[in-house]
Amino acid sequence: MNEQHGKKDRQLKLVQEELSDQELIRLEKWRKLQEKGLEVFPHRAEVSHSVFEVVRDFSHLNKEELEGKEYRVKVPGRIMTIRKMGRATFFHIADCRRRLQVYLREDQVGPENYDLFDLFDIGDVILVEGRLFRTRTGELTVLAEKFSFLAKSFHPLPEKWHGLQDVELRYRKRYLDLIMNPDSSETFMVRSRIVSSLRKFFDDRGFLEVETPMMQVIPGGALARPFKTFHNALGIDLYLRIAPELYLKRLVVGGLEKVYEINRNFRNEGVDSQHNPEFTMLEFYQAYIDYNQLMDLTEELFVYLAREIHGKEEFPYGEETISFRRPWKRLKFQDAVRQYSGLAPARFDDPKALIEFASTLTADRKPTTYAKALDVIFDKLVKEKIVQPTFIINPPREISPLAKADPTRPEEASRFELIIAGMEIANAFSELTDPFEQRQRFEEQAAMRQTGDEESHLVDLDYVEALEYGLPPTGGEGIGIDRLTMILANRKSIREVILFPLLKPR
RNA sequence: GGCCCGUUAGCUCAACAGGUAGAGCAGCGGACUCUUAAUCCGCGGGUUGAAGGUUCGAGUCCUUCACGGGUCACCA
Repeated sequence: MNEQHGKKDRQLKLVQEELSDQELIRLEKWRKLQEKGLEVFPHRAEVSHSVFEVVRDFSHLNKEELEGKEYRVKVPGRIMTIRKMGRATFFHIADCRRRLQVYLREDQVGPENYDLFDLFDIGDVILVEGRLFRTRTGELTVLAEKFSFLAKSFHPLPEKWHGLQDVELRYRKRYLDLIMNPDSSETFMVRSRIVSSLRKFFDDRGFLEVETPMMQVIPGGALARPFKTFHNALGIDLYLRIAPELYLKRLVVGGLEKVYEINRNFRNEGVDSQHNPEFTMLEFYQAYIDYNQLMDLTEELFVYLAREIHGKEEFPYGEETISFRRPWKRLKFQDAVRQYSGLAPARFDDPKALIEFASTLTADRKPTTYAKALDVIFDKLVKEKIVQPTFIINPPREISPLAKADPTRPEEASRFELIIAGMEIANAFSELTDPFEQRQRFEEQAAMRQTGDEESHLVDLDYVEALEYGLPPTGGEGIGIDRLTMILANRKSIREVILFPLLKPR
């Protein structure tokens, strides 16, 4: 950089073309700071505590204890409020978790420095150095001796009392949401703790964390429409993965008996309060176990998470109280549909009547088979009625092309879906390991695709070949991290648990 | 993609039946050395999401569009 060309000649131009009076005033303040030669955007800061750490480490000390021993701090934070009273000023600085009051007195810092504070605005990031005391009302406060810029804010912050309410702005400018709304920051801290707890849970049990392709030649492992892209050098179409499943099972073939992956999946489908085109999935596979053991492991995992996040197994979700207390309800898929669909038994048992009924529930997904009809009814009528964690077991084999069939009822899959608060949170099964049967299932799916079913699985012979080398009995499960976070952080929209949810560009 | 709702000052919100666009916070000026949604006095701030239309007159009614929320469809 050319220093000669630097500060003074720099254009005072913000991204927004039209500036409000407040923004013009802030630019003017910045110009004055330049004239005074003050560093507004320093390279580093000598910090002793964060705001959170000050509050955490000193809140237990009373007035006398604080004044008896001199506790000095150098703490960074964003100015959130200013209360000026002539020759003294109170203001709060904040990090993403806590606020800390600062007391600035002219007789402490000198008239010149005190007047300098007029060039500081709400929103500026500053460093305050001073000693801790308690005010008359008992609030832990820094008596400032020095203060300096860490960054100037050229735009006014949203209103201090109501925060940032505009939902669209909260998603588009998430940083403002995080600055203004502690609940939102808290949600993302919960999310982070969930992910690290998941890693700890699986690491402690000897699982290996792996990464498998996000760009795939044949998008498999789930029934969904993929995003398509193109590799220039190779001249081939590639697809963003809809699931990592088939690669993870290849690893189990390779002898990695316990593997998991936490990463993004991409599905080219609609966007709503439970769906974002990119979402985070945990998938894990363990050799030698079946889906019954997976249910036990799942209960164990979720109880662990609830304890990590809430300290107990019950917690609120909207109007409901969710309980992870074991054992969880296990309900056969067919029985769930029978119970909750409100359908008379005679019609339920008559495939034609059932298909007809299911057809009335959906516009462009007309079921053609008994199994698909059950699936539609489950999605439309049943799922939303299940609030407490419930394993819906043994759905039709036909809609489970990668799962083993039940040994005694071949029309059913050795599979479960976990429903909580009306949402599908996990999906798991005893993996289909027989290469001949897998190939046949793929071909059945291909036949369905021929008849126009876009949701059918593509044939992946490379995967079948892997099975031909021998996949031991394996249980595999996928858990939707975004939805799990919704449940544990008490959020009703998936956009509230994804930092930057997909929005149309403005 | 369909339907319903929303979009007004930097932010949070008002504006009756179509009749001069307001308030609080924030900002600016002033008073104030324990305030905390500080207080008190004064001041500035708007192409009412965009474009058309109806009307003497549109934030308000109509049409189209954009973005968002809800819901249905698809999906997890």
